[in-house]
Amino acid sequence: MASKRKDSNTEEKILSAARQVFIEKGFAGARMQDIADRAEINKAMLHYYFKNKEMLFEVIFRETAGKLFPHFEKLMESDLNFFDKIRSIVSSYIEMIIQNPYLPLFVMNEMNKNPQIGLKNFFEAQKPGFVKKFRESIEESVKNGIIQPINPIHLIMNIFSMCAFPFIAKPMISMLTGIEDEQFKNLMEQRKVLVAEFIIHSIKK
Amino acid sequence: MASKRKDSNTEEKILSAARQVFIEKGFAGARMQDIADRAEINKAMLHYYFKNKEMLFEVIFRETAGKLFPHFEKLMESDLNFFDKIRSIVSSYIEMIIQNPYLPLFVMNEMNKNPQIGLKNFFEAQKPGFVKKFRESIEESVKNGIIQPINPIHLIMNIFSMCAFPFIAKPMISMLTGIEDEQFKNLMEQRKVLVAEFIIHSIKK
DNA sequence: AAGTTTGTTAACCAAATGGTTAATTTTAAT
DNA sequence: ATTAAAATTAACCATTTGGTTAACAAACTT
Repeated sequence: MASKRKDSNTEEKILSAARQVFIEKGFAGARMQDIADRAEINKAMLHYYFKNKEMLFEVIFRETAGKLFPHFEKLMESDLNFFDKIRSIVSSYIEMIIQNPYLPLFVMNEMNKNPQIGLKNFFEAQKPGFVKKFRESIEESVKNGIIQPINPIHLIMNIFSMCAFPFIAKPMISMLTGIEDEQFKNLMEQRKVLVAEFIIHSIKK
Repeated sequence: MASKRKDSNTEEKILSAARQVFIEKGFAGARMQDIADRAEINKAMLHYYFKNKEMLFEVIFRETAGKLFPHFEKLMESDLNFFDKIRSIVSSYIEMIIQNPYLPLFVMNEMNKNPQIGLKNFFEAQKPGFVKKFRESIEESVKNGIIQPINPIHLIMNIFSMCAFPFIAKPMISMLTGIEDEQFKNLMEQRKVLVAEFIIHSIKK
């Protein structure tokens, strides 16, 4: 019989429960008792493993925000042509959000409510250099005459907007169009190629 | 000297304070005492004018969500050509969000946390018919060979994504690029025409 | 002017909430 | 087997929070 410690693995259970509750309710709406209940442990254990609500939240936020820009830096450095880079980014980014549908809203919302959390838990640790690389790649493609002149910031905004926003707006979309979960997932699956081609068609010379 | 009642206009002060607090903190993070303090009135007055936190919130939510799709229905019925309709929608929509930068995140977030609030306070009252009109207009333009074939839902998603998402992601953008308030506002001003042309260029035959 | 309604306040209340304590059990070390 | 360290629990605590009450003040009605 496995030891109680390793068997129960309390810390994992807490993190799993905290992930659920924080992402579902947000920091302000999350209740420590709720987390304890879902982890099936005593509330005091939360404070035993993590000092307080803030600390527990920061672990979850950091882990979640860390998924936000996965391997883009490497991808931008790859020898794919510019259009294939866009195809690859769009497709993998939408797939990532399909796997974590609440991620964009959670991160954006908490960063708006408390911008410090971003600086503390995101900037220092894995300050993503992909924006610079992305920028350079766009500027180069403009110079080489592959794409129309465009401010890289706007192009980057456009790409991530079309990938992430539909997930943030899902309840609104569902309300306005009657689209339900299954159909929504199909649409998002379509967007993996659709958005990329939409962008490429718009900037191609 | 004006009467105390009309002079003080407590209800307006409450609504103004509630607007601030709810939009800043969200429903879960908002505190009734905070609203009372900002309105410079006794907390009991909140319950005198509005039954409870939920009721007060619903007034604010309804009023806020009401700004979300302003005059699009009329605009879609106008005799502008399809491309000018898109230019007009994008421009006026971004301008609306510049005037109410927290509106998209507030509405989307609260609808995610509690989808019922949308049905109760949005759907019934001003169920926007503009989606249907928009759809028809797109389908017509496709048939007339003005634009490339495209699923209207995706095009609508693309348009609103590029308009609204940058405001939702502002803290993230600011963190990744160092862009501050003034420069951000300039970028959004540019997007009024930029996004429209980006879309048109992408769907034009 | 008297009485009724409306508006406002201070004090209060019960429940919820984040957090702590002290005792107990389990596990690991000797 | 003994002991020290780590994990867990029940009970408790102080503060916050949404909400109420009862008394009072101002404003209309007649």
